[in-house]
Formats: sequence, structure tokens, C-alpha cells
Amino acid sequence: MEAPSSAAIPNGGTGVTPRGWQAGGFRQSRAGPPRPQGWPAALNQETRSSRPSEPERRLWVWRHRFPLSYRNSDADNPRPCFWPCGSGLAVGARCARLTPVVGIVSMRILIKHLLAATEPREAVTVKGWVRTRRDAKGFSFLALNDGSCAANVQVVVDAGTPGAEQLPQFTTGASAEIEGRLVPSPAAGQKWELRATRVALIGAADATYPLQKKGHTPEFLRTIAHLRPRSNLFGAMFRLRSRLAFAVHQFFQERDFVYVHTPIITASDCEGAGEMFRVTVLPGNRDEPARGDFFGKPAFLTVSGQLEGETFACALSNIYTFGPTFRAENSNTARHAAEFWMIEPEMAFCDLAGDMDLGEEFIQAMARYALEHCAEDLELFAQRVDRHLLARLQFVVERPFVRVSYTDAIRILQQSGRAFEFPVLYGHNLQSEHERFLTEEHFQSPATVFNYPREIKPFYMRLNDDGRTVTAMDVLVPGIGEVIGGAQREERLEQLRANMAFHRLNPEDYWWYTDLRRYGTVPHAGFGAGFERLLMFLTGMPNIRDVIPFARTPGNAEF
RNA sequence: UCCAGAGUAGCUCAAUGGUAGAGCAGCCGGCUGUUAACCGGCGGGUUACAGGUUCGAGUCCUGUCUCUGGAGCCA
Repeated sequence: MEAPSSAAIPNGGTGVTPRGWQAGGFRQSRAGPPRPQGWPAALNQETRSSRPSEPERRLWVWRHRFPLSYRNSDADNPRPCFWPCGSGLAVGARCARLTPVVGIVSMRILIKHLLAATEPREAVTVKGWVRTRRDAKGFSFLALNDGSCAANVQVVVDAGTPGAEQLPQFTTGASAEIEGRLVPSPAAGQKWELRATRVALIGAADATYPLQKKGHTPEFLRTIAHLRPRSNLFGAMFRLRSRLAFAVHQFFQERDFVYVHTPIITASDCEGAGEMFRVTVLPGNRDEPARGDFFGKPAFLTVSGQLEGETFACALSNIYTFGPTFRAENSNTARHAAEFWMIEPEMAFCDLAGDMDLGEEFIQAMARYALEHCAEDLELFAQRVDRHLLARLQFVVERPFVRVSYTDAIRILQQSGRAFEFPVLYGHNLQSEHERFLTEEHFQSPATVFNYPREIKPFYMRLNDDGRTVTAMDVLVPGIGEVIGGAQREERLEQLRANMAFHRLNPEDYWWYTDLRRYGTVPHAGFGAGFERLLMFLTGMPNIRDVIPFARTPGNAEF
């Protein structure tokens, strides 16, 4: 293993510049990825006499730029990787396309893989950030975390270990590299520990490092959003967010849904769904003159990809979108953000029942995925945030959702004998307290409410035969409220026009949307699911600002 | 935007209108296969900001800012 020194890095900070390599374009572009800590000995000019061959050089660059190309990890048949790139692949991972060319270099292993070991290991390297250090006579304990899992690895450093003279600087928050042997831990608390054979400080963290060993409030951690992923809870949060984003795609791809990238900039407020952010190149962001502006008309950030999604469903049958959505509402609650991610499936040849089926199946699948693939992180949320979390998720996975029409829901609320702050009236939206009563007390389960009065729902929802209600549906979950809102769309041209008139909309603004009904119209349905609300439900986190890496809310766009 | 609450050491919080304190973090020392280790010592403050009442304001009053909870809107 080469010590990670800048001198070993071609074109690196010390000015060692192997000119011959530059001519071949070896110097990475300014926009390229950051250089690794150490370069393979095979490519290090100080440790080899000949310059690397062009294939070697290209291989290295390629591997570094596309670390995902590591595949076929095979724990039973470990083949130490040639590339010490720190890209997150375990020792033993093997590239699908490339065979190691030269040499074997000790490579950094992620702590998650290290702790999953089934037998002791010699000569492993881990890199991470110090959570705590406990000094004993003649040796020290380090708790090291690299974010790959919730658990820390306990490192035992004897006083005589190379690098141990730097131990006083191994304070909470410092980054470090440890080489050592993985051995069974003689003490309770962990299965394995790492007996260090060499330790090196990478970056110190002085006394101003704001994260302590002790717990912090979520409110304080929001003020240091750049550091909070280093805390246990937020590390778990954002690992889980990543996995669930993958689960969303997997869910739809397995069901033959086509992923559609609907526009983020849109030229008209097609849905009337609240305040929009203006997009303009005009100075001062003036409201009026769209003439001379970039698009020649007022442009905004999207509040929904639904209408565009419908056009693709009416061509590719089943589609979904998954992307950022923006609302300029001055909403200041634990459930609202100005920028959030929404999942919007749309299905051709589908009615409201099929829509509800998909929505409920989706929620259940996400809960099941989290339970199966994020168990360690969920355990943390169960301990710290919501001790009923696991039971609730299990319940959601196993039990069918309750379905109730809006009319019946109103009746249930009126007959509950409960004194609500807001009266329960047919023709009004369900208030938060009403939704909470239904899911948390009456049904004690997620519930799908359908067939709402047409007055309180948008124009595109299909009018039922009763002439009073539309085929809308909301999936409500305990603690959060509405997670999914959807509908069967109005596919009848004349009825759609009538709906527009009913809602006082100008049909000319929706000419392309109406065209879908003019040419080969089909019944179709879909819904919008808030990704963050889903995450809140799956983790028990009560505030949307704590499930978004860098939340945007009124008055807050720091970071 | 509306209603309510809060703002004191780096963090979490105390302090009848009368000398601003503790735990953790930091520094120094001790002890220990330790498990947000433990024990002792030390340093640490424009009490959010601006006015006002008072002999005296962290505390009472007014305004501003920020945060939190609830509501509306919704996902």
C-alpha cells in the first residue's frame, strides 16, 4: 500500500509533473472528479521505471470516473482489487469488464463490508471520521465511521503503533486512515474490532467542530446541514433516502412503467396548483413583461408533471415521473417544502379502482423494501424517533388499506360525536384534524378516501354518473396525512370542456391537453406521491426538513 | 399568511425584579479492555437585536429578527 502522499499523485499538489502523461491527455480536466488519495503503485512514477502504457492509463481513468462499473462482488471468492480508488467497493469486488493488469495493492474497505466479515482478516485499510476516542493506559479506542453503515468500527491503537503519536489529534470529527487486522473483539458491544498496525491522520477537526458525541436536537442540526449527515440519525436518513429512491424505480420498472422526464421549466400554470416560482432572464424578475424574456412568455418551475405525464401515458400506456417539484407557497409547516420530489405514475386504460390498487400497493412495497433492505437504519429510527415504527410498517405491509368514500367519511366524522375545531360539512375539504381522526383513531390504519365533490377538486378529474362527485382519491396515513393524491382523469372531450367551464378555465391554455381527448382518447388514471412524505412515514421523522439533504423553505436557502 | 410558544457558554438547559450557573464539549491531570467511559481541576457570557419602565432587568413593557408547534394550502 502506498502511503497517500501528494508526492505520489501525478500533477498533484507538490508539483510533481510527469510531463509525458500530459501530452496524452492524462491530466484530468478541470471539471473532472477529485483525485484519489493514493495512486496505484503500478501507475506511480516514483515506484516504477517505465511510464504506464496507454491502455493502463485509460483503464485507470475510466475506473475512476465510473466507479459504478465495479460489479460481480463475490465475497466467497475475494480478489483484491487493483484500484485503491476508495470508490466504495469491497475488497474482493471484481470488475465485470476489466482484469487487473498489474500488482495487488491494499485497498480501502468500507466499514459496512468489514463488519460483515465472517472470519478474521489481515491487512485491511479503513478510512473514515472519528466519532469518539477513549484513551486507556498504553492504548486507545477509536470509534470510526465512514457513513457506509450506522455502526462504527472499534479500532484499538497501541501506543507504539506507527502514527500513534498523532492520537491526540484524533478528536471527534477528524478524518483518519487505519491499517490493521480484523479480529474478534474480546469485549461486549461489538463482534469485530480492528487492531491497528498503522494509523494516519488525514484531516484534523479542532475544538470548534460542532458535532459532539452527545445527541443534538434536529433544530440545531438543521443549522449545520453540511455536517449533519455525519451524525448517526442523518446518516441513516440519507442512506435510506437513497435506497428508497432506488426502490421507487424498481417498483415501477418491474411493472413495465416507463420513466418519463417531464419538464422542470413550464410555460404555463396548467394545474392552477398554487404559487409558482418565476423563471426569467429579465433583470429584477419583473412580473409583467414576458416579451423579450427567454421563452417569450412567462415561465415557471413546475408544480406537477401530471399533464405532461398524461400525454406520455396516452402513448406508452404506463409511465411514471420522479423528479423535483416546486411550490412558492408561503407554507411554514413540518410537512411542506418549497422544493420536493414527487412520483407521478399515470396509467392508460385504467380506472379509479386500478389507481387505488396501485397507490396502496406502492405504499406497501416501499414499507416492505425498507424493512427488508434498511433494517439497521430503521432500527435507529425506532430507537430514537418512533418506537412504534417497526410495528407500524409491519402492519402496513400485512393489512389491506381501508377504503371509504368521501360521503361515508363525512358520515363517520359527523357520527363520531367528536367536537372538531372545524365543522364537518359535505362539500368542504377534510381538515387535518378530520384526516387524523380517520386514520389514527377510527380506522387506526392507512385509509383511501375516494369520490370527492367536484367543487373541491381540479378540472381534470372524471365526473361520476351522480354528477356531483369526481373520481378523486387520497391515501392518508397516520401521522402524516395525505401521502398520495390521485384521480381517474376525464377522458370525454365534451365533459372535459364542461369541467373547464365549471372551474372557469380558458380552454385555449390547454389545447394540447384537450387534444389527447380528441385523438384516440382512453380512460386513464394516476396519482402524485410526495417522496419526502413517504420518507417521513417510513422513518417516523416528524419534520420534512429532516428528510431532505438541504431543505428549501420560506426564508431558508442556505447551503 | 394567521394563532401560540421560545431565544441565556460551542451544545442541552437552570436562574422570586437584587453577585448569571450546571452537565456535556475544550484544555490540564488521574484511572481504566473502554462502549455517548469514569474521577478531579481550569478557562468559557454584549442573556437574539433596538428602545422603554425601574434605585436595579436574563426576568416587566414596545418593536424587530430568528426558531419551534398548530392552522390554511397541498404532496
